[in-house]
Amino acid sequence: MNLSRVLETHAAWFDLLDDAQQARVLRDTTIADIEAGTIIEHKGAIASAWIGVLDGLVKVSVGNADGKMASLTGVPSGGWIGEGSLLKREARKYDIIALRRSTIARLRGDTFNWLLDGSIPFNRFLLHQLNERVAQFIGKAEHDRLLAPDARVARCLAELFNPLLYPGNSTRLEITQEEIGYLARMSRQRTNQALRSLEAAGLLKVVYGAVEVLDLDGLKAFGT
DNA sequence: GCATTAACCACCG
DNA sequence: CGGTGGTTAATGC
Repeated sequence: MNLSRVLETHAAWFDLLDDAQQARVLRDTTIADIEAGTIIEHKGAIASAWIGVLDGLVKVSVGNADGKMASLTGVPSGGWIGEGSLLKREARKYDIIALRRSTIARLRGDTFNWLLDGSIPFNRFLLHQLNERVAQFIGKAEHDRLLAPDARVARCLAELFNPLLYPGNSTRLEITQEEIGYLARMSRQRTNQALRSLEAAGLLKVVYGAVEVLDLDGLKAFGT
């Protein structure tokens, strides 16, 4: 498959660029298929690329010395992440890890910065994305404190279907219940219980190794 | 009561 | 077979 077409369909910002900019992006973007569990970016490494999830699912997480791990957010296909460390030219603060077999694009960091210098639409896109992320994290902090476990799972799943951050996704998401548990900060057993309750409410369907969302608005509003 | 960890075991691909 | 998920028992808040 050709790169230009892939970016047109999996990078909402690509269409905003002029011909010369698109040409340079095509030249400076690499694509790789990676296995589940691959660490795409290591905490502590100097950021040198903007990361696009063309297919699959990735998580942003940190671990501590005791082996405890906190998953901070999931990023499904259509998502572009890692601009924070790129903008500040600093070391990555989190690990980026593939939750399943994924196709990952890397746009060279200097090209990313060149787009920032030369394209107002690109800046607008980033501003918009950052704004949406802030809203998502504020919401996460809120429901993390206020909502019951079933509703926390509902919101976490709804986040992964955010049409502004991850446009053009289907209703099916391949993710294990254990990983949903990490994202919602609860045990696998409790996550399983929550999923069954959401299924009983007709909001989603639980299938082996995946969930299928039936009612996204219902998920967002669950428990309120 | 409710959630968590740990352990088993069955099922799926 | 390895990964996933249902279940249960022990323990903690």
